[in-house]
Amino acid sequence: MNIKDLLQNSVKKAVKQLFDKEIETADFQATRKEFEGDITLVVFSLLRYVKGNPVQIGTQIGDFLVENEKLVTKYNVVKGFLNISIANSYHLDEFYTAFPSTDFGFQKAESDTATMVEYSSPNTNKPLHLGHVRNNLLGYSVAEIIKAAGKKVIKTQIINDRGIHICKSMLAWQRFGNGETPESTGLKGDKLVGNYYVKFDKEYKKEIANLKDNGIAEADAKKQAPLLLEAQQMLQKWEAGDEATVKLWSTMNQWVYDGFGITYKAMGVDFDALYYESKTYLLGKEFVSEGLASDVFYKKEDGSVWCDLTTDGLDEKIVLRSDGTAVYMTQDIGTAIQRIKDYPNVNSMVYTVGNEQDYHFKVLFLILKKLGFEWAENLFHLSYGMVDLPEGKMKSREGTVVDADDLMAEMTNTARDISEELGKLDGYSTKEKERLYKTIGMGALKYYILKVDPKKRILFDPKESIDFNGNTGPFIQYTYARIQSILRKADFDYSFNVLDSARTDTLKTRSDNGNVNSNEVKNVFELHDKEKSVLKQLAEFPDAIQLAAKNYSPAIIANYTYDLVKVYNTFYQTVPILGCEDLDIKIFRTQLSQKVADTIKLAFELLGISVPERM
RNA sequence: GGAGGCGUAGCUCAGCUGGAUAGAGCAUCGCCCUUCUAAGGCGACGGUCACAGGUUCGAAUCCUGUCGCCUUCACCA
Repeated sequence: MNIKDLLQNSVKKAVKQLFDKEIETADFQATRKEFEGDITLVVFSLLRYVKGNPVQIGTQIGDFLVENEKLVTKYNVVKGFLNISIANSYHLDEFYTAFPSTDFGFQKAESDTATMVEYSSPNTNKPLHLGHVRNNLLGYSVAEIIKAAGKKVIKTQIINDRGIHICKSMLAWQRFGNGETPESTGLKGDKLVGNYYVKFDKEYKKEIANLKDNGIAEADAKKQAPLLLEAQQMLQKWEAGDEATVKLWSTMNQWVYDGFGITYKAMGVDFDALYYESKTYLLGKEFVSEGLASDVFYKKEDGSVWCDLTTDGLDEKIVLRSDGTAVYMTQDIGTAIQRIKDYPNVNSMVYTVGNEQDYHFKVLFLILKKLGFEWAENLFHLSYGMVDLPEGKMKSREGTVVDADDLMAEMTNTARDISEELGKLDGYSTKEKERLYKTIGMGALKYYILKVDPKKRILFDPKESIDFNGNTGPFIQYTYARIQSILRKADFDYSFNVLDSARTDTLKTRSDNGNVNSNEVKNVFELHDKEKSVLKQLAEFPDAIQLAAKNYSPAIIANYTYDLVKVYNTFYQTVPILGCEDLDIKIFRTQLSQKVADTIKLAFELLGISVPERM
């Protein structure tokens, strides 16, 4: 049982007996390190129920706890804060009973209901860039966190595989491509297609310039440029199912999927279900008709269909064009409904999409509610801030993007440079080394992105490389590797509970202070301050997972792990572990180290980061 | 103009449902490898929590207003 819950009850009892008052909850917080104690009751918060001097009240409650709660050894009161010391036996007991499982803090899914987490959702006309990297890492990590918190998860994406932007790259390839393929050029498919998307824009701009030279106004030139007209025709042909167009479309899309596959693999993300816009927009149209029938939507004279959200404080929103074709909203309505049809156990959905689309999702969720879907109550837009460069926003068309593949390769290179300089990898084969460089490089990248609160904007300066020291992925990986080194060197059996009776003799001689009743709290042994801080930080892992799930925030896991590693490093630097003379303490410290390593590994799995045995 | 987000040390960020003297890392300057990996540890320096009011025993946190940056309000996605 959690220490807070335990004390919660005791404090309630105390207030009842001492002051004859019922309280709902007592406020606890971790004791600040400059005071003695493990956990602190904020007495101020009780003043609502009990009138009086907070110091006096605190003292009375403190006395009561020491007398009636076996785990409380002593207390002190500073202003309105009651600092409570908890018996070492409690910390140790928890260590041996609650922590041993290899999935400590993870909750098993108790029901079959699932959450669908959507992320990535790229357009199929250009390669993935740094913005997608943040999206993918966030979505993947949040999915893992929700799973760990005890709910089933289905990871998915919507692939934006149709529309004018796709036709642009198709047309440019047809026109200027000379039959190039990924095989013939050795280029990744998404890169090849992306090049033609850029090529289109270049040629299109040339045409506009020409038209302007011939005296046509810019706005008109943009609409009249032959390339654009041709792309629009191509879209119409595609929608009409023209065989050659559809064939080109599927060939080029396949190139892109193959390219994305490589990038996703390198990034370490995956999906359980894929949705394609080209397949769901029709269902969206169906429900627009239904919404029309049930008066959720209305039709204007020109035939376009709208949803009036002015009574909800929003604007009117178009859901179908006057020519009957679908808009973005149409397909999102269709996709959502399709997903619930396919997965009846899904009762909530998370959309990982940038914050520039906040309004879109507000409207989407509202429309789905108006259409009468119960699950529409449980939709969440995991909105994250943009990743900007020093010179501003990334623009694919203008080629000012940080390419995902390039970035990952660069991180690996940096890891290689640092590792080679340190030269600690004697005995590793080239293959093992390369694997390790990837682990470290990706660890640095992922941690760098995930440690910041999702809703905050990230400014990324390509010239200033991502750090490998301090609050970083490699710092935490390094601690893991050091612990593994200790465990490899530990040539004694550390698999048993040092508190077991077989060893009580040794332990008795080192029993804790006289406040503890040895009949009730046996097997007490003195804990070093640093050991205790590590134990306390370990015990908070389950709460961190729940909090991270509640807030959809991998940053909470990242920061938890950083704090854990910091207290462990202090411990590591302060006390000997393998060099410890007392066998019991040596065993305990080894076990404690192992548990820290296990927890780092679990926490990093939630972030999609792997840990190395050496580095 | 309407709506939303952000603003904490020179830089990058923590700060959970309001709680004690606002914390880390980087950078700068000192220490610590004949103990288990120095990608580490210890210390120093560094703050008007954008600003002004309000609520409260108590505000970086909640409310209101002002300023600054960003996003959005398309028959684009």
